[in-house]
Amino acid sequence: MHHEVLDFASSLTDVWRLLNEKERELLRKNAVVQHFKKNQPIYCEGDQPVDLMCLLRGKVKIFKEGVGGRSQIIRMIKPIQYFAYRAYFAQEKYLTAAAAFEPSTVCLIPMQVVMEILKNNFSLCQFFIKQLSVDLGIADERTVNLTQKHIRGRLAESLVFLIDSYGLEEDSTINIYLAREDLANLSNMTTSNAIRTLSNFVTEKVIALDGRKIKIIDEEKLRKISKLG
Amino acid sequence: MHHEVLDFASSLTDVWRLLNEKERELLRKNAVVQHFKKNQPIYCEGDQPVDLMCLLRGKVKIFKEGVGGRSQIIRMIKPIQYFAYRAYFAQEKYLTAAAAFEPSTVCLIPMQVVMEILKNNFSLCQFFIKQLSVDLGIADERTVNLTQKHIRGRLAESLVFLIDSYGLEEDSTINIYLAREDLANLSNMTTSNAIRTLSNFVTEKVIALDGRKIKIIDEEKLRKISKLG
DNA sequence: GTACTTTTGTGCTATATAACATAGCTGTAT
DNA sequence: ATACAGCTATGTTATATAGCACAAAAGTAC
Repeated sequence: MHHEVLDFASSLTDVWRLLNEKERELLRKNAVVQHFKKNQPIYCEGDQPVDLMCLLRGKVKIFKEGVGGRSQIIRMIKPIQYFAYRAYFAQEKYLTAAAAFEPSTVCLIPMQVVMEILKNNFSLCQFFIKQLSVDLGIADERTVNLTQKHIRGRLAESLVFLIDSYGLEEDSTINIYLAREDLANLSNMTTSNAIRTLSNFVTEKVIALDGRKIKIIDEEKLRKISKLG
Repeated sequence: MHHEVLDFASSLTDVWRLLNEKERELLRKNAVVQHFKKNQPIYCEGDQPVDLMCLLRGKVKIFKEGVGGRSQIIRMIKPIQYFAYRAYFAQEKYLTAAAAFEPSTVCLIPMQVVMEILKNNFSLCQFFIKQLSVDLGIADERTVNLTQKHIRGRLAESLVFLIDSYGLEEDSTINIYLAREDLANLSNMTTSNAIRTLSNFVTEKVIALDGRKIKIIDEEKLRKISKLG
């Protein structure tokens, strides 16, 4: 079972292509696959980072508890995406927490093993440098967007982000079902305001709602609202 | 002159220690030193990144223009700190802009040359991986702080940040003189509110003001205000 | 099926912060 | 010295958003 999943991953992820057979074998030997139930924590703020993680199946949120118990979703992970490595590289404890949004499968690889491979594999170094650089750019953008845009802009932006990350089904519903509260935590607003603003979008025929299903009616308008704040 | 400055840098920066003599020579041959006047732009949002920059003297702000013309200071650079490399590594254009806060000297090294060295120097790879990881952590913290803390907490946090970055003189004044507007842009608030909150801090005997000189009277209390939001 | 908890929805109120207006202050150039 | 530009300071008003209360709906357990 363990190896099946990893072989599945290997056909998809770019990382696998950067390794030689010996390195791959080292990973296979040390990788562990773990399943997480819906809402189960994967790691917590303050934990010592040990493993590089790769999400094989499901959806994961990276979040931070703020001052007033309010939590802020920092980023979301989709399958065949690596995460949880920042803290180890920075030689810090985790500053964020991670939890499964839906039943998820994660592959864990000891960071020590990763470091061992990194030493002699510039391509893999490059992979992490690029990944970190992209994420830092996203974080910078996000800082400005979350602080300067108004509620409508922030919610629209979150919806656009979800579309871009998880895609739309044939009937134009976003391929992830979030509680209103999570949507609020993603957009830096209260749950009430997320609900209110969503129903405004329904009135304006930008989206349609059916429980947690969000159907995109006018994507262009949504992107416009997101952009103009 | 050019070489003097670089040698000065070499005695201080950790990067230099990671290089062998050949690599150092390569840098020396390709590095250019450039001076910037107060408030002069160093690079702009949308520019194509070309050089790795190292601040040798002065102070630099990295900022982003938000939706309403309001600008947000993302981070500040102090001497012997490297910057401007994120966009190149991410293969993007600059998402931020940089400007000299005070007369500054910057050393520019073509990223192409840096990449050439990186290929065979794992220590330098590690340096960038760590730097990016630390910065990403700071950005994540910042996102939550700027969105969830109240004005007093945000301003106190900025002051603490300035103390930690630039230090205090013997008489406890912060070693950087910012316009109220810059302090506001650092703390995500309007200039009026930065002024108001500053004078509240004076009333509460947390700081004392003399023009742009900020004297720290009660650092503990300041850190407490910053922490509690 | 009934009870119970959680989530969603809506109206009202409170409040933090932006926006605006205006005046005093500081430094600089002539 | 005078004029001018930019920064600092402060009071007032407007407004976006949080907070709270409560009801309806949906999901869950027994």
